Amino acid sequence: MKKQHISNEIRKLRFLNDEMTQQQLADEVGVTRQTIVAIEKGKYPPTLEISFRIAAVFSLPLEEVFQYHPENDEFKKRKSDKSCR
Amino acid sequence: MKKQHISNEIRKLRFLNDEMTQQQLADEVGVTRQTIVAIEKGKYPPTLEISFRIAAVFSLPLEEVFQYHPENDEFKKRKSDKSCR
DNA sequence: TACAAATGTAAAGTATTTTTTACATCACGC
DNA sequence: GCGTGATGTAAAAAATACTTTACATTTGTA
Repeated sequence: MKKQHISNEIRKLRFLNDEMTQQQLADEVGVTRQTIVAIEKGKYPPTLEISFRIAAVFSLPLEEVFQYHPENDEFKKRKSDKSCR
Repeated sequence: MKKQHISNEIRKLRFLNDEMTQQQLADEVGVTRQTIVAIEKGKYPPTLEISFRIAAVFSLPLEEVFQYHPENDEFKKRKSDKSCR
């Protein structure tokens, strides 16, 4: 029932960033290592708050850490495509 | 115990976007109106997945819909400021 | 006035995220 | 070989996001 609509670069970024360990990242973000493991492996989508914190640790915009793939999302195709501004 | 680290432009965007109602947005996002109300008022931070869906409805990048304010976050000041690339 | 549509609030229940605890494996250096 | 640090996995408990239901308020309009 759950495809993967959100991918992330966390593991890659950890290594680019001084070989940071899961535990270090967890500490910086303020969560447990388990949470990092689960998010890193895409076990479940994190809270927006934690997502922002992770991106902040890497000094990157959120969307360079997490990517949304609407094509895998059951709520993909909007009938009306009104965009804003 | 909970400051507001994340603000959003949802209400503003609803009106800019064809005067979309909470219910309409909820339907497009695939959640209930209650969820939209709660997120709109910042009652709790949404899941990253729902955040991405909301941004998709407005055809905007996530960070133009949700803004992170680390200065209000207890996990604000990183001691080491290693940035990535 | 009366009715309908949009919004605000609240409370109880369900689902999901996060923590806590625990153990197993692998690689490294001593 | 032994110990230590990093990672993988798992399962139950705690916390929190989300739903469902319900009702009150406001605004517009017939």
